[in-house]
Amino acid sequence: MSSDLEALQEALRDSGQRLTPQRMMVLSALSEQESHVTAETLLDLVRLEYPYINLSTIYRTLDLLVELGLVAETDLGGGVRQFELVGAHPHHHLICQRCGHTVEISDDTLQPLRDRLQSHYGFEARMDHFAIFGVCQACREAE
Amino acid sequence: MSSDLEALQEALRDSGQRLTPQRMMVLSALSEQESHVTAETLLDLVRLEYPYINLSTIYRTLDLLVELGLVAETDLGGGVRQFELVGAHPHHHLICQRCGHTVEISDDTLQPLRDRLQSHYGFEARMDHFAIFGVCQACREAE
DNA sequence: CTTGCAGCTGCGAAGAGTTGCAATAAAGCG
DNA sequence: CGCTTTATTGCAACTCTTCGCAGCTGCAAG
Repeated sequence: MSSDLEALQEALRDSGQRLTPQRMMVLSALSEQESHVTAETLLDLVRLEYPYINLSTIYRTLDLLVELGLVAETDLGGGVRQFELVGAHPHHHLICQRCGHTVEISDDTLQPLRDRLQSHYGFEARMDHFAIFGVCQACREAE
Repeated sequence: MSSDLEALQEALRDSGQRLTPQRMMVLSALSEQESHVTAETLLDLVRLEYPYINLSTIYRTLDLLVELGLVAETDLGGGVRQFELVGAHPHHHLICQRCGHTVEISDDTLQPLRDRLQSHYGFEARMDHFAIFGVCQACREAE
């Protein structure tokens, strides 16, 4: 886990960005999370260690990490963005608009679409963490 | 065009919603737009006719129309949501994160993915108006 | 045509995220 | 090490969107 963290820090430096204590703390907090976190949650986590950190720093750090492809950002509905390290386990979510139930699907599911966008449009799609809304089987049957 | 508008109004009533003057004005303004609009733009358009309308009414009407599947909502980047009647011409966007250029792609492109989600997960995906971020060919070649 | 009331609307205020700016500090260099 | 440059931080103000509430109104039933 700590080697993960070091790899992340190195990725930051390699891209010509500064490795500040604030960024280290954000990265560290992110790497300790099992699942998605909001910016607000990260703020609380980092403040345990360093109470002076500002929310806008969290957001700017997250934006940077998203831009570097280290972090995926998704709106899973409800108007609050969720952040997550891209890391070892790329996946996406199906979200039922009726019951709110979410299902995780593997990244492979999107590969054909990626291929098609690449071959038809020369577009390299970066779909790190998609939220696909719709209606699940159970809700359709319950009509 | 006006028959379009009437169909929309009927769709609203059929779903058990009230047809208020505010909603009629929002629908009418939407149906006159060629392309995406923001909530703020709609506010301005409707205010030409009825200066007292409130922005939150616009948002609530849009939410309702999205829920009924009459309007597609998309964040094309830049933090401002765009709204558009789903109507006759379903499409999606590829957005380059480097140059900001956007390309419209046809809805058919997503059909294989829809089919797959349906057969594998029993999930009926509602992808009305997707924004897919990535890097376009020109920007990749310019490296 | 009137009435009742669920469901709208407008308003003000709160939440979520962004931006501009002056002060600070990371990293490279002598 | 200390200096310099330039990216980053913290702050406060701002934008976009949502929410709670009190009063109003579409519409279906009498």
